[in-house]
Amino acid sequence: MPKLGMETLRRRQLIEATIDTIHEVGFANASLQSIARRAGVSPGLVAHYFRDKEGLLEATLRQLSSDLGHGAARRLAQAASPYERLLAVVEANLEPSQFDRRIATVWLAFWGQVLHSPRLRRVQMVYEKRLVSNLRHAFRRLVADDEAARLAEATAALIDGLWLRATLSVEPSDADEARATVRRFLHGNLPAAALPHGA
Amino acid sequence: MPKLGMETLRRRQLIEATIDTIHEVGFANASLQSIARRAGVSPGLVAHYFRDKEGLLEATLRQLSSDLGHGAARRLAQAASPYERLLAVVEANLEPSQFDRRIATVWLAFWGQVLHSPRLRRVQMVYEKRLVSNLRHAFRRLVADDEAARLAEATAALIDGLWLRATLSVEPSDADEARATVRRFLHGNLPAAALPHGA
Amino acid sequence: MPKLGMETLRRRQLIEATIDTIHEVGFANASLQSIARRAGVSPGLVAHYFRDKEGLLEATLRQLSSDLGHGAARRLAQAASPYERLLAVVEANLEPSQFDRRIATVWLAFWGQVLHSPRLRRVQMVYEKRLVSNLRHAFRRLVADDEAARLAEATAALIDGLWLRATLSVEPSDADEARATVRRFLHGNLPAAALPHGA
Amino acid sequence: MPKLGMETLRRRQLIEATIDTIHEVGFANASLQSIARRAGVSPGLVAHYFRDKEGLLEATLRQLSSDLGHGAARRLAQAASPYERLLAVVEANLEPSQFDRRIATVWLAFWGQVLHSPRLRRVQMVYEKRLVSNLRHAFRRLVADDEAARLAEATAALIDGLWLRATLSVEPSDADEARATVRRFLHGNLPAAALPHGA
DNA sequence: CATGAATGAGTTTTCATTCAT
DNA sequence: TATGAATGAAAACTCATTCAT
Repeated sequence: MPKLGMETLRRRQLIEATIDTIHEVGFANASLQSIARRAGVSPGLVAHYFRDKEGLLEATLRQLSSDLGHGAARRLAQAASPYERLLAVVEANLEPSQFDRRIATVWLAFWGQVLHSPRLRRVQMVYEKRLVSNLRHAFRRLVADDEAARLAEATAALIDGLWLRATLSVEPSDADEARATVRRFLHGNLPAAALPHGA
Repeated sequence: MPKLGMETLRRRQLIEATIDTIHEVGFANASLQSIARRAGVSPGLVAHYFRDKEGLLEATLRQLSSDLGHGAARRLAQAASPYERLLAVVEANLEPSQFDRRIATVWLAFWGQVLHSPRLRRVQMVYEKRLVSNLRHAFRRLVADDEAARLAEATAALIDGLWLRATLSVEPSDADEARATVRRFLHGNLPAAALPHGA
Repeated sequence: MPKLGMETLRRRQLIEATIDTIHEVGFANASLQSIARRAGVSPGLVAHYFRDKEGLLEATLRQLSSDLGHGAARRLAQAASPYERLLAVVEANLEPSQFDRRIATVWLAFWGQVLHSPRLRRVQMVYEKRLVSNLRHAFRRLVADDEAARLAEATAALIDGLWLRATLSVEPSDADEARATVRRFLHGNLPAAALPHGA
Repeated sequence: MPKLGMETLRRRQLIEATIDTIHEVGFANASLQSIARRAGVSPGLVAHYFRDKEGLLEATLRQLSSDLGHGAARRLAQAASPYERLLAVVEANLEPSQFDRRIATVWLAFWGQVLHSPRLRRVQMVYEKRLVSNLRHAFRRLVADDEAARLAEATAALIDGLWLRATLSVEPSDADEARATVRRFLHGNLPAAALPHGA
């Protein structure tokens, strides 16, 4: 009998190697050989676990997306008020790890590819929809439905835009500042009663 | 009207073909042969005008960036007040042509590559800096310097985020709505005196 | 009925899977992995029973050849006259099962390989020699030796040619017609005394 | 301006190299690299002229088929009677060059592949139909239509079978003997009036 | 100025085989 | 016996680049 539990281990190894490789050389230059070399396995093994390169890329994007989703879910579970739910979403999407260049550059690389790969597209849409839907649900408890929809879209755009500009910038990113910007936006657009006391 | 030299004509042809090709097959699949075929010239010609593939890509990104810059400059020249200058920047960056998929998908593809190509990087930074600096200049006439800096960053992020989400979305983009969102943001963050009468 | 040992069972499984696979995807695309998958075993098992791929292919061709040989032997055992012996050979080689595409396409695929694999070659030669030698023996009882040799070669060629053209044709094969053609040939080339009464 | 007339030359070179390579190592082992090496060009050039490997193989089979077809056409043009037309077809298909191992083994290799490649199939069918249709036309001038059809099929099978057995055999092939066998078959199945005087 | 032939490295993918379990 | 993980070589194919014409 062959070694057990290899599958999970190998899949992780390869996904991590994919992230590292894309981070270092970019999407277009991330060859299977370079990824396999970094993972310390032979290139043929990719086929064994992911069928082909696109399978590996899809799994990698899925990993990034689910890491982000879990962060948000964890924070949402602890939120006691609609406002805290909003903050939970903001903080999950703008937490320091999301500004970590290793992760951020890979997200960005995928965004450039997503429009041309149906499989990646599907994964990306989950992220996109989830962000705005989380926000909209929270807003609905605080303002009228149409206003909630507008605010959700605007907040999502602000979050993504802050993240994007920070990632594209040469200067080191400041997650705190980004979150403060979104908080200011929320405070300017929510009724006072919705805000925490003393805010 | 001056007759265009062969050089200018060919360069345009190839840049347009590059945009079309990246739009259709994505950055990773845009080969010089496919670009040349679409431009109706031989692949060898690219070397003549752009030295190599990266030269053509750089020129293409430069084209996109300068088209956008000219739109902003034109609008800024007609702006009569700081508020109108803000609107000018917003409108230039969110005008319908920027939501046109042919252009938008190519911008996005470049963003994914920019971090891994110094030459593309340099071009991209011009766009990034220009947007926030245009905004900051206008804000400075209306609010204190540190608030102007904050607002400029937030507005730039909102603009980029709205554009990004619209481009990544499957639903048709609505430039008007995006601009209205930014206007609402401005109205909520500027002193009443800065806004046009009756707004 | 003797219980089949595991070995015999597995070997049969794998040979049948080889036939099915070559039939469906052709010789060049019949990989060990696809064969093993179809047989429901792991690819490593092939080495156990056949040492390597060529061993499996050789065993498969041997199987095809011996099936055909047994059919001929059975019919020959029941033949009461030289003419009936001729018919037995003809009928064995042109019986409907030999026109069955599953078998026929695999025979054909092997013929294309036989010249380049000594091991396959050896198996193939058994078939080739057996056919003509069976025919020659029967003819010798009916005509002079040199005529018997000529007739045996011609009959063998006619049999193989009819089978080949039927297999390569798109139209459904008709075993009866093929056999009638050979019978007509025999009747035209044998002395009347050799033929059954009333033929 | 690039060199002219390269296309025809290169295509020939590559087709000849394909024939030689298949002849020597078999269909399954004829890699593009080995073919290109033999042709003295780089492997990438195959794509330039034939798009992909199947394109080269198809062109090669087409070449074999058309060489054979031209031989038949030339002989048919000189045939003065239906009987001579029959002989023309027989001789074209069984002329010594068709028994040349370099050509014969390649034909055989293709036959093994033809059932699994639609493109090769189409080319092969031209050969198959042409042979029997040439024969049938000639037979129709000599015997009744249904008998002509039967004889054409049988003669075609005899031709292919003789060629096949000679090609598969280890012994050196004798084209003359093969043709004599077919002639005997014709003589045995045609009315005396159809045969040349003194035959 | 422009072609397109040609290269050769590089990419993904496939595969027979080996081997620890 | 049997598995399936893993390898490493080889396959087809793609592509940026060069160059003679």
